[in-house]
Amino acid sequence: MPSVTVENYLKHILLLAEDADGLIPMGALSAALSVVPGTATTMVKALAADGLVVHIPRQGVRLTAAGRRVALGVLRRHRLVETFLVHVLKMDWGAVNVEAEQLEHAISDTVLDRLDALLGHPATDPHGDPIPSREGKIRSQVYATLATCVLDRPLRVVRVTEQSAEFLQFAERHGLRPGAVVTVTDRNLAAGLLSLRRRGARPLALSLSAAGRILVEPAR
Amino acid sequence: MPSVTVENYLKHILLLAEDADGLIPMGALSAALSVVPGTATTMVKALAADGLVVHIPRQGVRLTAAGRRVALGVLRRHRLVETFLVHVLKMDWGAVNVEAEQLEHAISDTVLDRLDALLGHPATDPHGDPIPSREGKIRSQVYATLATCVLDRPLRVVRVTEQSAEFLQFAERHGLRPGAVVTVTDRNLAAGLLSLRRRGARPLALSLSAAGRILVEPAR
DNA sequence: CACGCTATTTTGAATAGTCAAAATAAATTG
DNA sequence: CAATTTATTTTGACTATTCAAAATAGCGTG
Repeated sequence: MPSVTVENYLKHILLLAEDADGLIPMGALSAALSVVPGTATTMVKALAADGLVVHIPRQGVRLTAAGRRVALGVLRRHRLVETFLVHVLKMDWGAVNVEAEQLEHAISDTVLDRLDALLGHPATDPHGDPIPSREGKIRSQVYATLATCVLDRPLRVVRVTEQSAEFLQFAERHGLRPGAVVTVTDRNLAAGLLSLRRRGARPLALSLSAAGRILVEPAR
Repeated sequence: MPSVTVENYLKHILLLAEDADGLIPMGALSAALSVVPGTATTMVKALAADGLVVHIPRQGVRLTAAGRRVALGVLRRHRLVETFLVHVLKMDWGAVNVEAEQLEHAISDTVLDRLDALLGHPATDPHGDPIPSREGKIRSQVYATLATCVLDRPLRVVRVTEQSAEFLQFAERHGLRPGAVVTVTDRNLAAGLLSLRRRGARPLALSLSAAGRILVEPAR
């Protein structure tokens, strides 16, 4: 069985590969894991020796098929636990990441299957992040973000790719959760700002970097 | 925060102190934790340095107030998780110990409080083991067991103090779970056997050692 | 193309937890 | 009560993971 540490390394490599694909540089990985770069190098070499990643020195890491399988398992546990915490225990959107971070390493396949059934086999977690299937398949559709979408068209939020509690609370407060319908009325690249409106709410300004974390699709 | 290892040492010291109180010998502790005796000695000395236990060399350990507080917290998490697994996820009586063993170290106070509320603040887990309160109080009533109780009187099972899956499945199959009413019709000390009957079930023979793990009170 | 900046790797050392096996203390027993 | 058995402790060594700091490789710029 992979240790908690190994699971975390693999999970973060998978997550980092989601946006910037190709090789993950050690700096990015060590930052994601809050360890010094040297530690990441050491660990990655061990993972490579176990056939879980490929390490190209001075360039970066990527998962092997075996490593990806493990990482998807961790991600599935993480996201199902989050869904449980929000939908069954009625916990706060923003608080559940931290909790799931612990529980994802402690939950067995048996318990996970029961949980999955209890939740009705959800396809995404409360942030809209896709939940890998038991077989390790994950929906990886490319969506527009509020930072890249067309203006003046109604859009449905499908996913909020951000895990910080502050941001999620902010999003929650302004109704920016999966399912919400919004329209971007204006985008100012120079200022790094955009304006959006939502039925029954006052217009809202958002930074481009924040907007880039909110994935949308055309609403109808 | 105490490590998983520390939590396990403290929990097992608490559990061992429940039956045989006084000092827990290192042999008993190391066996409970599946480590060699030398390891237990080393670890116990570290726990003593942290003020969590008192270690009297060549005699044994016991918890300090601080250690007991930690141990009761772990036990509370363990038993609430078990209750959740049985009552919400409908898992098997016998399977839940193993699962809870992992989850007890990964669940935060926040999640635990929600879980506790969801379950209706239960006083005992599915085996009848008392759940420590948030403040660290635990009901410690002394009950008779099937091995020590009066004959030919109706008795209500209140607790099954055994964690092995095999035993619990056996008990389950014969209806020996908390709440069940049984009568001991005969006890043969020499043979180490007793006979009991239960309404609507055929008479059952039980070893004295097994019977000693089933706590009862007079029914009505 | 040499210089310096930045990212990465190496090296040496620390911590937590473990085991195997030798040393010691306590208890039992003839 | 000396001898043996049994439980416990000590010692030395190993694994996994981490950090600090020194060494190195690649890069871009003048």
